[in-house]
Amino acid sequence: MILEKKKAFNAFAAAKGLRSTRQRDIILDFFLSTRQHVSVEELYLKIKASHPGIGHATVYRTLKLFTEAGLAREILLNDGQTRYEHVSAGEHHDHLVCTGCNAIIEFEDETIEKLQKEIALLHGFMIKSHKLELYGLCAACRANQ
Amino acid sequence: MILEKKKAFNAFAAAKGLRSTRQRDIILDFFLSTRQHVSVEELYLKIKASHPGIGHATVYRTLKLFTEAGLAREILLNDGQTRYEHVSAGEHHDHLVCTGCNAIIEFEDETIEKLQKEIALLHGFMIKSHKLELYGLCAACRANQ
DNA sequence: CATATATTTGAAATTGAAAATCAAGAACAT
DNA sequence: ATGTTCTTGATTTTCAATTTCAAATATATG
Repeated sequence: MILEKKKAFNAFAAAKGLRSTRQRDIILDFFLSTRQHVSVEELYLKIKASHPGIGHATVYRTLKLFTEAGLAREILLNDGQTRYEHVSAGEHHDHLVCTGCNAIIEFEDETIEKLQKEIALLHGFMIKSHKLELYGLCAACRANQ
Repeated sequence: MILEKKKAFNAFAAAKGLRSTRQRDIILDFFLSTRQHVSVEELYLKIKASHPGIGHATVYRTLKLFTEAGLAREILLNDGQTRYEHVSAGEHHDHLVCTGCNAIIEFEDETIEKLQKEIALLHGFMIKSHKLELYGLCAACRANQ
C-alpha cells in the first residue's frame, strides 16, 4: 500500500515534470509511515531528528505537492495549525475533535453526505468540498473531569 | 431588536464589572448594523472611516467580548480570516461558502444535527460545538464559468 | 562523461492575522 | 474633585506559512 502511494506520487511527479529528489523521497517515507493527521511542524521535527539538513520550507512545499497529487488532504482545525491526513481512494471522512486531549477521531456518515448534497442542490450550489467537525470531550476526558 | 442586543451587552458588561466606553458603544453599533459574517478587518475599516481614532486591538478585543456575551459567534473559514456572525437566541446554522465570490449562505438542517448527536453518542463524545461548511460555487458563479 | 539549463533546496526574510505590552487616557466609586 | 482601576491604541511580538534568492542538485544533451 505504501509502495502504491509512492508509485502514485512518482507518476504525478513525472506527469508534472517534477524532479526526483532525495528530500521528497524522505518526506514521503515519513508521511506514509506516520499516523493520520500530522501537523507540518510535527512531521518536520520527526524528519529533522534523522535528517537535520531538511528545511522547513521544503516540508511545507512537499506536503502541498502530496495534496495536489491526491495523497494527502489538508485539515484546518481551530488551532491555527495545518494538519495533513492520508487519502485513501477518494473516501471522505469527518472528524470528532477532543478539546481535552486533542485526539481526532474519524467518522463517516452516508446520510449526512446525502443531506449535504440536497442542501447544495436546493441553493444551486456545486459543492467542491466540505468540512464537518464535532468539537467536544471524548469519553476519557469526560471521565477525568 | 438592536436595542435588545445593546441591553443584553450592557447586562453582560455590568455583570462582569466592565466599564461602559465610547469605543465599545461604537463597535457594537457598527457590528449590529452590519450584515452577517464581518471579518475583523472589514469592521475595523468601516469604523475607522468615521472614527479614525479607534484602534485595531480594540476591535479585536471587543469582538471577543461580544462573543463571550453571546451576541456574536466566531467563524473560521479556510482563508485564515476570523469572521463574526450575529447570534440570535441560541439557534445554530451552518454555511455554504462560495469560493468564487466569497458569498456565505446560511442553512439549517435538523436531521443533520440529530445525526451528529447520534455519532457523538456512539463514540462517547460530549459535543460542545460543531462546524459544517460546504465549499463550492454558488449558482451565479457557476453560470459565469 | 562533461556540460548546460532548469528545478529544487534551505536559510533567512517577509507576510498577515492575532495577541501581548505598556504608557497615556478615561471611567467610576468615593 | 480625586484616586484607583480599567481601557485604549500605538507598537511590538508571536506564530504559522510563504517568499526570496543564491547555492546545490537533477536531468537532458552533446
